[in-house]
Amino acid sequence: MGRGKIEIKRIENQTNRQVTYSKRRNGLIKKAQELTVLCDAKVSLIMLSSNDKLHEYTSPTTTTKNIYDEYQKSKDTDLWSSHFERMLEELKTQKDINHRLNREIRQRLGQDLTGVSFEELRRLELKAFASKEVVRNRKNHMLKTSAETLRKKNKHMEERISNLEHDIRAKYEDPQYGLVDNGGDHVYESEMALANGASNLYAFCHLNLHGGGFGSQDLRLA
Amino acid sequence: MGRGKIEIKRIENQTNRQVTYSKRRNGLIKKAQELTVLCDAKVSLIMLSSNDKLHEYTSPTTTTKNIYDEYQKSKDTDLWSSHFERMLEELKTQKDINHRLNREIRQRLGQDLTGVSFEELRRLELKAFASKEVVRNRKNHMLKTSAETLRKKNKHMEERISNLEHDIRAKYEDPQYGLVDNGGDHVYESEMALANGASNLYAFCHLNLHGGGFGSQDLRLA
DNA sequence: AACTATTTATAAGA
DNA sequence: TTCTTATAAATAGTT
Repeated sequence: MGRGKIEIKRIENQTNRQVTYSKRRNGLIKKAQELTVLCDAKVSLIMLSSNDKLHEYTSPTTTTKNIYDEYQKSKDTDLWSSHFERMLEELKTQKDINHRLNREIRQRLGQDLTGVSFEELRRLELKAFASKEVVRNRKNHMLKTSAETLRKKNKHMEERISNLEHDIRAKYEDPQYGLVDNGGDHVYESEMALANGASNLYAFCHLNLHGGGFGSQDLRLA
Repeated sequence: MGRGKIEIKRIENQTNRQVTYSKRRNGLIKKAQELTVLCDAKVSLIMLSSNDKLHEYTSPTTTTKNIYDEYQKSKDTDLWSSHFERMLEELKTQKDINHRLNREIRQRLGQDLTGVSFEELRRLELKAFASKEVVRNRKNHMLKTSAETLRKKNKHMEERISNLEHDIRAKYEDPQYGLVDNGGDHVYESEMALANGASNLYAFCHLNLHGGGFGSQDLRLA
């Protein structure tokens, strides 16, 4: 739909690509808007250009987070779990390669030693070692990083938990916060208190994220 | 772009709306694909029809999670924070309505009592009370739920932390796991161990989510 | 950024 | 749903 027909393949000219991106991005956003209005749909559209500029459209009836929640619900899978599973997949692939190389070496060493020159043998061995190294380094790095981060995080979380516990206890004990049911005549005051306490509850929101079992539903207004 | 021009407004006929949704949804996905290929872009498109059917397109070069990470990075805001802020907004709105109603009552009571029938007065009062109730209930429910969930979660997390600590300590102390640098000749064994220990590290992933400061980068393979 | 000749998307009808 | 087709809309190449 233009002066000429184009093939759908990467535009190699950088300037041209940028221009086309800009034009089509707007087209896409317009279409998304129209879909939203015409069909009463909810849409989340996020685009990253090849130079990592981000543009988005989210239908006004919803939020990005909302759509993200729906997405996870519909997929019945946590985006993070699939992330981790991909890491395991990658590791498994490396392991298989490693396996194959080891078997190759064993075979050569065992049954065809006469047919292999010393040099060739040495090369094979080096190759196998390098492969092992790659796997080992990856694995070690991952476990080390995990362990270190975990220790930091534990400390961090413990502090946060005790702060929050203290905070929540205060809220429970202070009738000003309206948690103790007093017949409900402190609407204004407690709301102000809530607004002032926002940063603490905000911290709670962070903690509550994907902590297993307790989903986002917990915090929705009933 | 069809037999006739249409106004961009909600299609009231349900069947028609569904048909249009289906057609335009496909159009949008096609355009998103073309943008991906032509411009080497990354795209995440999630659509929810008015009857909550979900359709999506994600460019093959990336994952939905990835794009949402980028989104959060670029917005320099946590999706959850905006969620919470929206809740505060809503509460504020309720508070304002409440305020206005209260003032209306005060005025009526004070300066125009004669012009108001008893019945009318009673209706106003009830209306104001109901409004107050709504705000109060929402707030109470929110705080109570928060507090309860937090307590449950604390317990949950403490257990998990101690499990993980134990786990990681074991990994550190057991040379089989390759964390202690022994020259790297236990590739197979330690990988098996990793695979078997997946569920624990998986749990770690969950804990590590948005817990403040330690992002997803931590776990990526180097 | 604009301008158009074309291609594409799609509204309505079958 | 799927197809057809007249027409509206998007956009590739150009200025």
